[in-house]
Amino acid sequence: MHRVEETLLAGDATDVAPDLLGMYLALGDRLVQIVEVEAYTMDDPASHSFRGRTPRNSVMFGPPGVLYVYLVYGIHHCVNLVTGPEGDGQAVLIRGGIVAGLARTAADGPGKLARALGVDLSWNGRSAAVFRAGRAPAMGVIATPRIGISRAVDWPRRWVATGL
DNA sequence: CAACAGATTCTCT
DNA sequence: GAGAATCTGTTGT
Repeated sequence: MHRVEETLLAGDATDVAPDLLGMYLALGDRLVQIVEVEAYTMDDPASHSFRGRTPRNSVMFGPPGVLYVYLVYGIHHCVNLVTGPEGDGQAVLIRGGIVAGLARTAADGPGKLARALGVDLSWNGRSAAVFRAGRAPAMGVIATPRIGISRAVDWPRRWVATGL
């Protein structure tokens, strides 16, 4: 298992997102294998960066490899990984994963994943550590329709890993 | 300053 | 399948 270079995260979110599947994210003392992701870019009406830079989404316009954490519905936190060239407003939402030592259902949604990892708003802007282990032979990748949003729902920007 | 929609999840039905 | 919990950024008065 070795750390992923930051240059790898500087690619477009739509390219980086599926590549992140099967990789590991080290947050604090927890390790999570990424199973479900979704890419968000400035041209996406469902993206926080769509209407330009605001105090909340400013991290999305910073350098790649940084965490963008926000609160949705006043209750749940969502964890994103900033990607793309600095200033491009791109990020990959980590929608689901497998947390070492926890049940597989503990992080099977964006909000649940943040909770399982103990991530809250104070993590916004911190740089993330992404690791890659040997490729899982049985892993497959499928693209699926987006859910939980109301705009541009059909855009093929959500990916799920199978066989993990 | 007030109103409102929202990258969700859980609890019923 | 529908509704509540709960708060922030954005937009309109």
